[in-house]
Amino acid sequence: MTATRFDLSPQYDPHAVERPLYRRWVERGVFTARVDSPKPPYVIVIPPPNVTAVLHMGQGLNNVTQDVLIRFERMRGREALWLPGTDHAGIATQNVVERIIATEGKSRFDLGREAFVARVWAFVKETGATILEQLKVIGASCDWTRTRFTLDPAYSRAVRDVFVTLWEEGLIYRGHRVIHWCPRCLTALSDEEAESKDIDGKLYFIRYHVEGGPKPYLTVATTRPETMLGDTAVAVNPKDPRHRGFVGKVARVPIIDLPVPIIADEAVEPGFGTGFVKVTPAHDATDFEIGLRHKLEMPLVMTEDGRMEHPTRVPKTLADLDRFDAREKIVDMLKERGLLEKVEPHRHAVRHCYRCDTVVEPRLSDQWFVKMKPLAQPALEAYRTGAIRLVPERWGATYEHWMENIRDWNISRQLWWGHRIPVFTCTKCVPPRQWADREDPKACPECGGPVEQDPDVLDTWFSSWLWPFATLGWPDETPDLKRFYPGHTLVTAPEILFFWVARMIMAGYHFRADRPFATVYLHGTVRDTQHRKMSKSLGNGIDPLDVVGKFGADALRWTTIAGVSLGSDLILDPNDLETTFAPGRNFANKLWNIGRFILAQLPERVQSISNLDPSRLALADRWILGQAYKTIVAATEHLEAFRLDEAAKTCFEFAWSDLADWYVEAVKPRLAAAASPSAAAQRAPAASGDAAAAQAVLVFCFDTVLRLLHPVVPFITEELWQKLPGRQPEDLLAVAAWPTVPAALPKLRADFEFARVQEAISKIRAIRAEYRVAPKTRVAATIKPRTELIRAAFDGERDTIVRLAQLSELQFDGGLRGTGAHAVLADGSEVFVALSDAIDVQQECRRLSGELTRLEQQLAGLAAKLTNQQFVARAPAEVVAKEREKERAWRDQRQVLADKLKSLGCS
RNA sequence: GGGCGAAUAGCUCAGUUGGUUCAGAGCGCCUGCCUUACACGCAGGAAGUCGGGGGUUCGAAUCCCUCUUCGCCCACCA
Repeated sequence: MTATRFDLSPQYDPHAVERPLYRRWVERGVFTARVDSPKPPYVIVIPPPNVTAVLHMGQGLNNVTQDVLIRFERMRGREALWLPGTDHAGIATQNVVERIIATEGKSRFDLGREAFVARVWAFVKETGATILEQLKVIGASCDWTRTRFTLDPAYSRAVRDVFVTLWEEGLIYRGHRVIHWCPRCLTALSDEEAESKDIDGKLYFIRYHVEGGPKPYLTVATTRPETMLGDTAVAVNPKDPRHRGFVGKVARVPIIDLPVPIIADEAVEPGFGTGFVKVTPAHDATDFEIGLRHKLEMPLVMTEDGRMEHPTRVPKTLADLDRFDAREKIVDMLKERGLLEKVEPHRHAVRHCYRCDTVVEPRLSDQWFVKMKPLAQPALEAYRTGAIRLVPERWGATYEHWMENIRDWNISRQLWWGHRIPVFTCTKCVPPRQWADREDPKACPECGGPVEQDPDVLDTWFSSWLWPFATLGWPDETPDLKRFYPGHTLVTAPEILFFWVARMIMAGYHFRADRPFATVYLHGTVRDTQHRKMSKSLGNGIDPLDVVGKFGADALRWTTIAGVSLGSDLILDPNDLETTFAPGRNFANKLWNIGRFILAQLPERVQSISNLDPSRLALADRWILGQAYKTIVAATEHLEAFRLDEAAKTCFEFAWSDLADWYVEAVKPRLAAAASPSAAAQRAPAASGDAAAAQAVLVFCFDTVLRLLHPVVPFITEELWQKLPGRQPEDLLAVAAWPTVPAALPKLRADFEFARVQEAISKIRAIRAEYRVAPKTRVAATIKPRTELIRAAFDGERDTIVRLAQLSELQFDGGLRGTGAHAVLADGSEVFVALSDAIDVQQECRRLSGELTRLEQQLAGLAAKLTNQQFVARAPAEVVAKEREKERAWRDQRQVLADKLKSLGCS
């Protein structure tokens, strides 16, 4: 009696199941980590997306990866916490809102600071949760009860505490130096925020008149003629023999005819350009250093937004011109005066603002800095001792290099959106008293005078670097903090290794005296087929939600996991979503239909395989169980090693190639026989394997593979798993146990025999193609096993073979005549194929003995190596040990082969 | 200028410590099938001297050297 207990459509419809399932997971609280749970914790903190962000494929890859790991560990019995949230993203968010008010014809200065910040808050409150909602669509199993925002009051308190603590430790200082300045965002940037890009520029060779020198003029080479107006010296290398006579003389800056000294400084590279360098201390970091050494004047000749301006140095014709317009104009003026010697094309690195891509202007200013060396030391140590591991390892070198050469961090931003710097100045005290404070002071504690707060805000990364503990309630010793710090895995892109990851590690050790996580998994970048990074500006992006709409969330997840190996880039074709995402959709559909078939075959009650008498297992049963166990082991190992693609593919193969293509087809005759006993009675009785056993095995295998696949494709697996027999309404796959292999694994020993069955069937199927046999032709064939082993295998599988042969459009009648297959062709002629080849013992003997021979050769080679004194003496001990281990393994293998040959009766 | 990575079938990529199962997968292509789970499917098939060259080894897609091409990161030659 086959009760069709579920009426399922032939095609899986992701849209019908995804949202309701997600709601159930959330309602049942399966994503919520419990503080009082006895389970060992497993913690991932999300790389918080910008509040204004909308989901793109890069975040899709990032978050699906995290979700796979967190779901895996949750099923393995860990108290899994995936902590979500968003970043206020200072410049980025301020830019977005500024653009919006620009459409109203206003600037932030029109609104004023308070009103502008209120406006940003309103914007954030309105649209800020967009990306988090989108994460739910792709199935992210975040603990939404713990969602955080880097500008939450509690979080802000942590940021402020950190600032004041560093201040108290003397690690924060006011620096007067040349920093990266974005003339569009009107703020300072850190070194990391000013990205180098190679630009095809020009090198201008400009003559400066010299008074009383060996020659009447000298020539400097510069890529930025406009900075000439800020020159306060010309420098040469003291060791440069060509220009010795010039040092101490005076050069005249063209156009403004300003006298500047010619000085000697080691920083000048004699090999570059002419050996003469114009020195502009206020607009170049190197020149600033030279300026310090030679006590030069340091005039700024540009406004904050990059226009030329200086009371004496900028002539009227150039005043107020944008720096690039000024460059052209100055070049023209030099040409007119015959002072432009030549212009050469010159490719060089130019810093750009990482938020708006504007060319950064080096600018002398006062900023707050953090001394990084003391913080970097433990973070470097942690990596070297293995307390923190990078995956893939190759990033370790980059990390070490950055840490070793770390530079102080400019943390002040001339923005309004962000954490206001808690530095206060008394305007009454003399000298002015300045201090950092955890609370807003109402008056100067010294003199009771009025107090002013620093107008700037902190770098957005100055709050994100606290993410792993500030989200858990730090600086208070909350239960969450005690339980969920330190965390375990951080999943992110290498781009923010320095911005974020390295700094989190430093903060973790400095403020918690412990690592924030043990493993940093660095995944690749999402690119198009031309290997260009997907981006809005290039228009080569793929909208993950569009993909979910077309193919389902599982399809999106499948491609991002199965399509990318550890640490490599994910190449997707935005112009062909079908090719890119259909495999996942097709696989989900395959699972759906396997489920549909199995469910239709099941009686009310299905036995558990653990209660099944092993003697009731047919060859195919034993084989598929063996495959299932292998898959459990492989998938688990791969996930543990972050080989997510391998884990996914292993399960895919088991589900599709083993379970669906072979096993399901193989048990159909048995199931059919059980369904109609009268028909079965006419058949030869099966040697072993009854329908109930097949049902038990089917359920076990399907249940197992659904569990294994759940982290990757949670929706389809949950939907099907709940339909399996014996499920209670409250059962959820999301918190079901991860499969394990029984400690006492039953001896299945079916590989060899079933491989012979598969081989025989392939042989029969091949008849069609080879002889162009018309479909449905009846083929008579006899499989003539020559050993007991194979005979036993085939006797039990006669129905199976008939059935499987049918899949190639052949009517194979179980084999009665002759020793081969024989088919009647369309024209009435007959063909005959010797099927015995497929299972020919002699052939098998030849194959096996060939293998044995090769193995013997290998063993001989290895033995030679191992007896070679030089090798043993010089190779590292572990290599030698490994070779010995290999030798042992091969000897075992040799024994296995020999046994097989013996059992086949080969000579 | 330094460092790192990649190059395998038409496309996108696997291939873990060199060794039977290694030359693979998905898509695409060719042939035939609506076989009562699935045409988002089934069966069969074609297709690669593993970027070039050299080396180590009994044995190399895998290790070493070198060249070519592409990509990334870092760097104050203006």
